Amino acid sequence: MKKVSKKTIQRAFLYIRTLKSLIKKNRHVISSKELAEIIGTTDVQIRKDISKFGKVGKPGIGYKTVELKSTLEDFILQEDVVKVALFGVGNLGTAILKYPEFYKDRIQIVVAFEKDKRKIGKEINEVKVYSVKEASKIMEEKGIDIGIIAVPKEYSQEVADVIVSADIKGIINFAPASINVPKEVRVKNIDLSIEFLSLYCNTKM
Amino acid sequence: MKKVSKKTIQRAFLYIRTLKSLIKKNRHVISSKELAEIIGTTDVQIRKDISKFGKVGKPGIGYKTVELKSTLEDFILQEDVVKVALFGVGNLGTAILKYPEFYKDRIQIVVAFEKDKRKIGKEINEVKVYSVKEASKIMEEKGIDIGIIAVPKEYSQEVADVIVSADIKGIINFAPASINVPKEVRVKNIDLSIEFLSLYCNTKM
DNA sequence: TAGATTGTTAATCGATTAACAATC
DNA sequence: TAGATTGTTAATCGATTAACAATC
Repeated sequence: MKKVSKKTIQRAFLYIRTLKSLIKKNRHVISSKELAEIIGTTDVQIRKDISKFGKVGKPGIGYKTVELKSTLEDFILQEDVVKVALFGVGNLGTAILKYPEFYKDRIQIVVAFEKDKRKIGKEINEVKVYSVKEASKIMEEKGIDIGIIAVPKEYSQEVADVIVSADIKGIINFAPASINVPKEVRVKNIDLSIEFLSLYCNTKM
Repeated sequence: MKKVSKKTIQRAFLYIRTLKSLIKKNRHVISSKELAEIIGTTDVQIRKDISKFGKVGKPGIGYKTVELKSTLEDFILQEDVVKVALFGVGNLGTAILKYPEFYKDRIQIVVAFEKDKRKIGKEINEVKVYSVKEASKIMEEKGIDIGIIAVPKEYSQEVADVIVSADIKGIINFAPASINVPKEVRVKNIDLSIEFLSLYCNTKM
């Protein structure tokens, strides 16, 4: 199997999403050129990316939307479900719990953890909220893959330590602060200030 | 002036954030090596990045934290404030309005827009909520730089069109759907499904 | 067949890493 | 001075783009 770069993988999800919406609109076939226009990239990049997953196109015709979608999905997800634990059930945490696309994409928020006793024991969108004190135990039991940090930044390192101790694969950090974790644990920082400023700077140049 | 790559700019924000926290802890000097360890990168990359902004380090000693921070900030932000308009005041929108770091980072959420009449006219964290019908006019008046889409995905394209019509520099899209905008307008898609899956896939490989 | 479009090889571009002289 | 660390040039690596034969 050819090795597939991180960037190609990221784009593959975008292709899948776009294909889903095309399928909904009853498009059966699409060329790399048209797909590129929709997504805002080039046809060559799309063909190059797709070629990593196999030869699924027909020269002169294009790609069957349904077939291409399953090829990409199969390669990337196989039959796995990504199990997620959420830390912090404030506005942001609640927004994440209600995010509508997870189920379809085989992402499952399995549990949520909170410090605030008034929230513990509740259920939001069918996800139960536990005390953060029970986190290590419950995460291990449920076989969590990824932890999300959606707590105030003062607690982000504390929570990161709990997550790491539970033999997790990755962390998505929404707190506007750097966290320290062993380098085997992959971290994705979604720091809104950084996202805004870098978008802004790029538009200025 | 040497041209500074997008990646360097993104990392510069991380450096700034880390320096801020070092300054708070009364660290006056830091070497590229130690900074690299904290952030999880290499000393060479940090030196290379910093060198784009000027010669601010002392061989054998390192960088003065305060000086380095201002050098980076000055280069990137100058005296500008980034003016933002928020579309959608649900859980996610509210979380964004309450995001604690914006003010410090010279990001200002100037207005919010909503469809739901019960929310229009309210004020959240000192930001006033207007009807989305008034968006074009108000955005132009206030000189908005960036629009944030935090509405359900069914409305994301609609809102994107409104934002584009107001001569904006960039869009940050939280809706789990692709939007179509002219290519002069930069878009940052923060699609949680994609973030999760790509993190997950990367941890598997 | 002629036109369209794929998949791949080669060329280019950009970013990271290695090596090292300069200097505190 | 000796050890540490910067800033830069050269080498490597990886990703994008160009070119084009194969094929529907």
